[in-house]
Formats: sequence, C-alpha cells, structure tokens
Amino acid sequence: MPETEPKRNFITEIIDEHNQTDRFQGRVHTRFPPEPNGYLHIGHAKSICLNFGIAQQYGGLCNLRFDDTNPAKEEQEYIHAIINDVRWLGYDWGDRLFFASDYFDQLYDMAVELIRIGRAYVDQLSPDEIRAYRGTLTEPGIESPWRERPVEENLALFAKMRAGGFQEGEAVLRAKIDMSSGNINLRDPVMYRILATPHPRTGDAWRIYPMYDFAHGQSDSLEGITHSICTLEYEAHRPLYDWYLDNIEIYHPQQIEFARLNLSHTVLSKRKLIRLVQEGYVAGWDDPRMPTISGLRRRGYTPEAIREFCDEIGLGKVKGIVALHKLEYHIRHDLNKRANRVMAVLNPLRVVIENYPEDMTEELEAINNPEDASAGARKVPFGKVLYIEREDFMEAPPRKFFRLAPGREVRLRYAYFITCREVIKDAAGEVVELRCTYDPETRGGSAPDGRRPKATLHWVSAAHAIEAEARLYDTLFTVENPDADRDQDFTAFINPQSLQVVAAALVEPSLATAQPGDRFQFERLAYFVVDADSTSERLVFNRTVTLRDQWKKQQQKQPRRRKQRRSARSQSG
RNA sequence: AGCGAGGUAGCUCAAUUGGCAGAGCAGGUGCCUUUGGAGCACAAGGUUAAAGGUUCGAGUCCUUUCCUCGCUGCCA
Repeated sequence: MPETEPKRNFITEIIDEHNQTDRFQGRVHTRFPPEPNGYLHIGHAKSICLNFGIAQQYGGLCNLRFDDTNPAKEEQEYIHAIINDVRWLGYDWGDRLFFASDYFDQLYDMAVELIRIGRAYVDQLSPDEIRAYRGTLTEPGIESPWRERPVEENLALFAKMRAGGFQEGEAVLRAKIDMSSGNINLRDPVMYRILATPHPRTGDAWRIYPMYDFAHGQSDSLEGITHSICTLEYEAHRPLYDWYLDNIEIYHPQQIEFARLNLSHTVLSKRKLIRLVQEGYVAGWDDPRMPTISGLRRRGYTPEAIREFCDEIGLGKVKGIVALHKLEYHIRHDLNKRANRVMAVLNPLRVVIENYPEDMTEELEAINNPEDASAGARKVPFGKVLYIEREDFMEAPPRKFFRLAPGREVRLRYAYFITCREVIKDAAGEVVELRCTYDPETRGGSAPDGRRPKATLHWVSAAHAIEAEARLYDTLFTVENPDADRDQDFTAFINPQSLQVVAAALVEPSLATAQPGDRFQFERLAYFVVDADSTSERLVFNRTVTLRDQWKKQQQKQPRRRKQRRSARSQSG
C-alpha cells in the first residue's frame, strides 16, 4: 500500500498518548468484529478501513473476529460473505481469524469466577419482571429477590442452566453492580441467557450463551487487542466493558467510540437491508442498488474507490449524513484512470452517410484511455450506416445545443466530420433516420483546414455493433434520508425508477470478449461493468455511475436563471 | 426528567492543545478540450449554537442557557 500522509484524527491522538505513557508498550492491535447476521455494507467498510488502516499506520495488527454470541440470528452463509468482502476490500488478517464462540469455555470460567467473588447471581425473574425491576431513565431500579442468594446456590444453579435444567426465559446470570445507576447498562446486566437454538459453530454443545457485553471485552482481552474501536451507541456500554475486565482482573484494552457512517439516499441498518431483500424490493444482497459491499462490487465499484472514500470522510463523533455524490466522486476518480473507453449507444438513431461507398468498411484507430498511455489503442469499424445517440440530435436545437442538427456539422469520435442533410420521419412524425454526408478529408477527426466542430459524438457501425443489455441504476430512494419520516415507513420512499433496463443497446465489437467484472467507460455516458449475468451470447452491463453531465445541469439551471433575472428586474423597476 | 455524547462553511473534517479559523467535496464563474467528460484557474462561502467570565489574546479554559443524538433487549 502506498505510503501517504499519516492520517490524524481523535483516535490516533489517543494512540499517540498511549504510546507516550507506554500503556501498551507501543503495541497497536485492533480488530474488526462483525456479527454474522447479514451482509457487510459501506458503513462496515468505514470500520474495516479504520481498524485495518490504524493497525497498518502504526505497524500493528488487526484481527477479524466474528461476534457470534446469538445463534438465533446468525448463519454460516453470512460468515463466508463477510470473509469474502473484507478480503476483496484489500485487507489481510493473516492467521488471526477468530470467533467469540472460540472463547465459550473461558467465558464460562470467568462467569464462575464472578459468582465465586460474589459479583454475579442467577436470577429467576421472568423477562417481564426483569424489565419492570430495571426502573426507567429517571427512576432507579429495584433489586431482584434472588440477588443475595449464596454463592454455592448460584454456582449450582448456573451449572444447571448450562446442563439444560431450565427452559429459555426461566433463568439468567446477572452481574451484581448497581440497580440505581444512572447508566442503565450497569443495573445488574444479564451475562448469560438460555437459548435452545443450535449454534452454527458449536452446534448443541451449549444451551447458555454470553451476552455481547460479557463476551466482547474479554474476547478483546484474550486476543491482546489494544484499541477496541466501535460505534457511538456503545459509549454507554464502556463502563460495563471496563467493569467486567476489572472485576475478572485480566488484561484491559481501551474501548474507543466513533460516529457510524450514514449515507444519503440509502439505508444502512441490517434490519432495513434485510427487509429490502426479503420483501423483494431488490434482487438480493448483491443487487447493484444495495449499499452492501457485494452490491457495490457488482455495481462496478473498486476497493480502491471505497477505501479512498472512507479515508476522505474522516472520523469524528458527530453524527451526520455523508452525501452520496462523495462516494460517486471517488469511483469516477478511480475509474477515470483505469477504465478503458469504448463506444456504445443506448438509444440508437440511424444515420446513413450518403456519400460513403455502399460496401466499404474502414478500421479507425481509437485511444483506449487518454489518461493512461499504456492502455494502447484499438480499431473501430466504420461504415455507411451508423447509429448515434438519439439525444445527440435535435431538429430545432436551443441556443446552447452544440450537437447534431439539420445542416450542422459535428465530429464522430475518431472518425469523420458529418453534416446532417435530411431528417426522415415515420408516419407518426418521429425521427427515424438522418441522412448525412461526410468529409473524407477529416478522417481520424481533424480537418486539414483546421475547422473544429463544437461537438464530438460517439457512434457505432450498424453492420458491426453488438446488441447488449444495459442496466441503468439510480438511487434506491428518492429522498436524502428515508429514515427521517416518523410517520412513513422507509419503503414509502423507494425510487420506482431505480432500475431501468435497456434491452437493446448497441456496443462496439471490441466488447465481444468482455468478461464479467471488466469495467469500461462508455464515452460521454457513464462507467459500466460487465455483470455476472453476462454470457457470450448476451452481454449485460451495469451502469456504475454516470459521467458528470454539464449539459443536463445547464438545462436544469436555465429556467431558474431566467426567472431570477426577471424577478431581479421587476424588483429594481 | 436521569446518565452519556455532541454542536466549527451546504456536507465531511482540520486548526501544532490558549496565538492570523483552514482543506476536500458540493455549489458559482471562467479557461481549455477529438468525451459538453477529465483537467486547470479564480472567486465565494463563518458572529466557531448563544450569553457571560478568565486572559494581552478563547473555536480551545470556566459558568449558564439552547439545540441534536444515544440509552429503560434474556440483540449486537
């Protein structure tokens, strides 16, 4: 990885201070700890880049650890997907792939130890009673009647819980802390609950499972983690994290919290993403409209662009929504350097070059990537009948429309200048064909007399073009923050136009050998990636992101401007 | 209301720990161009939530107020 400016943020500040005071003997060891209950999304990418990035920056290590303490929600499928996604993002955990379930025996021993020293007890209140006894945000809780039972009895009961002597909900192990604490996490939190569900890894070996709080800090401790970085909602859990480690008296890492990522025009909670999949709003976890890593990958995003994005949005404790166009900026920036240019016409309009010989074909040279000389050049066939983009012609062009119009000359990229001589319409009055002439002197795209058309159009040869499917994606939601409305479900804001399929786009023949995952820029249109659905008979392209379109922006701007000018005039008059 | 966290440009973050409030992106204007893309240049954008205090000097320290977010799972 290229050495860049060391990133400074509030976390590196804390680490620097630890290094100065020698708290961890200069070690930096982080971890990325997903629960395998869904696919990773761009928000996780921020955490992954942070944890692995900090470790890299300080010459330390980062573990991958699955927080698999709740078998009711977790699946093997997700474990594979997560491993695949982290690797694809470009990070390596060496031989340090761990599972919280690896520590079930040790965690059990720690719980027994807390019972022995009188800091944990088996509670037989029902779940409802526990809730009622917990108190509220403003009122203290009430101690359970089981809170003071003798150590020996607790030991026996906890063993009975483990052995299956209780049903789910009949008993839990609780830490004896403080039922009147202002921090509700400290009001005798549950350490172990009974779950009859088999575990994806430990099968039927256990009937009791540790809660997140009882598993996480100790897992960090056992792995020698120095900085346990998590999101802001765990802030109130830190005193509990510390309490367990201090009372069990084991090595004590530092928990640090940062603000999770929110991205505009999408949702980033597993609960909502799982609904999008299950209720059929998208085709699956890797639907190119999903903000999942697998969705972004299929959409054509590169790991580099995602990493750059995570790097740029920075790190803080302020919750905010990052605009989607920031992500788009980074993928354009990356693809601009690496994607070969090709010509493809999404909405074809037939053009016949009247003065071009009937059965002549020429092979014209086209640059693959003006940003990268090593990408070389290719040959593009040219003939009498071509297709151009329908939007590139207007019969009655407005003032700033520089593309093709009756009587006007434009350049066909890498080919010739053509002039529109006649417009052919069908019975309904729709333009179906343009009769043009070409200037043989302008082969390759420049004129000996130095004249320069204002527009250059992309095109394909009718005789050589390949038909392909193009899937045009837009944002999944029409509003910036689909979560913001308290009265309406986020699904009310789904964009009905988020996928538009162009069944018969025409692409240049060089694309015949394109393979799934190959990325291209369709000149003047957008970046596209070959989808996994693609076959040699039928190419399928996903639009990753459009190019910035100044013409479109202009068009949207014009009316507003005129109105402003008019109102300015009326105000001054 | 209790506990905790936060409030600096439209957005995301800086500000060498008390010393001229800056950057990227977005938006604006212009230049250039065989992608109306890319690129380049320039300008604009701020009462640092508010008030008071300490100080030669406050985004930074103190006090008060306001606003936002999280927390009452046997989820993570």
